[in-house]
Amino acid sequence: MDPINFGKAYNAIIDDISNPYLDILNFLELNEDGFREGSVPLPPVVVSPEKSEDVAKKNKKMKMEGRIVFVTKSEVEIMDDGFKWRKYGKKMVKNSPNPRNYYKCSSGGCGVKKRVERDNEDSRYVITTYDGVHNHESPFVPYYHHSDASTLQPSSSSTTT
DNA sequence: CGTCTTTGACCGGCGC
DNA sequence: GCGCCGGTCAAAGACG
Repeated sequence: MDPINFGKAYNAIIDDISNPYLDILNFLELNEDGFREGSVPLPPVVVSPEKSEDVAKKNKKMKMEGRIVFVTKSEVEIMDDGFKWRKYGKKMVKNSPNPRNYYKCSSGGCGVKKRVERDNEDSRYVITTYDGVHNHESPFVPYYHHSDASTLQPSSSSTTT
């Protein structure tokens, strides 16, 4: 099966992620026509770097520097978002018949984590949670949000495995 | 041979 | 203190 390529839309959202005052939830919905971008008012999901310290003091479990939740309507949960992830765990959660997968960014020094699971009630949806902000660009950089990208090529075909 | 998955073990927090 | 629960580790294997 073909991995989904978030591509440009994802990078656009990454731009938003770097905004510490982001208060909306971005999502992509995959339908017959392709991806549809959207946003809804955000529940307490994204924590700014400053706020995260406060939160961390109150709740050590939430020491993330930013948390983004994607809800994607998709058959497969393997999504190529331009970063390289190494799976480090899988768990069955009590409330859901679906397993939860844990990934870590495989770039050294970048401890961004990612959690992927299916909606426990509507398994057509994949919930992807990103914890943290990358301290580096995408290793593949298939799309660019900087203007000097003209010299680069979207990596012939797909190096994205 | 290096890299990444798989999988059970392990661990810390929390409620009882 | 004990057991549940969610998150992580790490050894072994798969895979290129």
